[in-house]
Amino acid sequence: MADEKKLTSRSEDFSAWYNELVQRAELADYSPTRGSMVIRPWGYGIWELMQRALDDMFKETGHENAYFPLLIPMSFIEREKDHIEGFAPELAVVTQGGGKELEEPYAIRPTSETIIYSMYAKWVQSYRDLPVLMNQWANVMRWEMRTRLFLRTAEFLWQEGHTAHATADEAKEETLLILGIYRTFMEEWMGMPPLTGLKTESEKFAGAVSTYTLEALMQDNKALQAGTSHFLGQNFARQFDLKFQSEEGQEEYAWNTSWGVSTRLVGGLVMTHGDDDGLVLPPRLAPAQVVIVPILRGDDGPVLEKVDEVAARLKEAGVRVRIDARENLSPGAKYYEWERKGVPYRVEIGPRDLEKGSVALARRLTPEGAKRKEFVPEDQAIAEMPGRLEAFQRELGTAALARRDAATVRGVESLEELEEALDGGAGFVFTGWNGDPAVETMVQERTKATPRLIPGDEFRSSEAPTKCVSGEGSSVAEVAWARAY
RNA sequence: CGGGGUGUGGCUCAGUCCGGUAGAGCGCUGCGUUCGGGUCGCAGAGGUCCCCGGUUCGAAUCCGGGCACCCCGACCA
Repeated sequence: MADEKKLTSRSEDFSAWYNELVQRAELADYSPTRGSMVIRPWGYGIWELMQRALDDMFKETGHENAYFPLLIPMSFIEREKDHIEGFAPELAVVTQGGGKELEEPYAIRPTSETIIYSMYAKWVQSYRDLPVLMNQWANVMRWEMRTRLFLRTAEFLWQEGHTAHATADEAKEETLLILGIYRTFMEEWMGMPPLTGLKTESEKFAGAVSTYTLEALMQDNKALQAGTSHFLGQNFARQFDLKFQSEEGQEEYAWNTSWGVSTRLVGGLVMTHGDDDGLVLPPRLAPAQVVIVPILRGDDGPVLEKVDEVAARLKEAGVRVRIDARENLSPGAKYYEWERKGVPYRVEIGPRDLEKGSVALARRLTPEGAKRKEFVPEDQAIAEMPGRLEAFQRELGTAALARRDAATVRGVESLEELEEALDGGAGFVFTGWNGDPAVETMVQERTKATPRLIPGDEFRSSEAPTKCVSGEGSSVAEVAWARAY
């Protein structure tokens, strides 16, 4: 049997590596409920840090949290035609309550546009009531045929923002504001730089006028849709009678947006930074940024005292610290465990350090050519820790960006070339597109790649493509293709 | 829903072909030892062998039926 202590390597089997890592880093586990997972404290701790960062950004831009029901009357879901068409196959429906058949079945929310805009309709009368800027943190359910921990489960956690505006322009602006917030979060907190842009018609949200997406590249060069922000136009407002009286006294339908990111981001984090030893956490999202391992022998009192003192001083410096003083494990066993869990820095304190007034520092990722451990005077280690964590954070983001750019191929002009690039290990491949959905199908059938997005200004190629990748017709939009999760 | 595979201590699995007292490693508990990269020793706990039926003196093993899960494909935050 293979060495059970080691993970399957990424190069050997990326998918097995991911599954093993998620379980062995104690992020999540399979549950008795088919398709649903248990998020364990270490994984939930990461999610909580994500929530906090995002929630702060939403609040700073004027959004408030609220909570709407888990169960949505079926008739609501059915009201918007594209919406029900898109979601029907993945609905879970409650037909009984209190032992009796219900008069009207309820859908377990796959998303909450319908129930939320029906309530907005009640609350909004005048342009003075707009905009409405709400967000909810909630669980949703989409019945999936095949599930993977964090990446696709039947039930998942997310936030869904829902806004209503007096004008189309204002709603569009909101959609882009959120896109920017998501991007900042992914870059600066997760160190996972996404491409941003528009979804094609066939890939957009069921019921939206347009969908902006953030697509990140994983280490296996597959793309992950990491977040979406939708301009809903008046589609839902019309169906739910969300009207207001304008400044001019006209009755008008409001303009909506909705946007969300989910616990899928945790999976993205794993696949962006993890290595063959386990998880690697960007410090800003690490439930513990530093773990302190005491080296015990004989008279442990002074060592443990020093450990407590160093922990207190690090906390004071704003560092999240955990002490691992378990007696039944050797220090080495603890090192492996915390490395598997992705803690950015480890501090070791033993009798020798007490004598010298130093501590041993080990970084989760050792720079090329550097020693695995450095012995640093205690005061210096504490003083430097916040800066070291920041540097680690930046390094992860820079490396991820470099990987993405190295895996990006532009200017591809034919199907052959596209297929060749993808098979040659490319991530995102940019081509021209004539706007015909048939080309999307053709490309997917041939290469397994889908159009991830029509790149926004910043990600467009410097020279706009002229030909469609299909060889038929001229290009009306550039598309970034990738095989995706 | 098609194609393939697997169900045996908590986990990973051997045993099944060829029926005869249910095993190993890891983990767990206790005691001791060790502790600067997965300590070591001794003692111990832990099993409806997926379920139902059949064959047999006797079934984890053979036969019939069912269920569950995993992998690969068609749908997807």
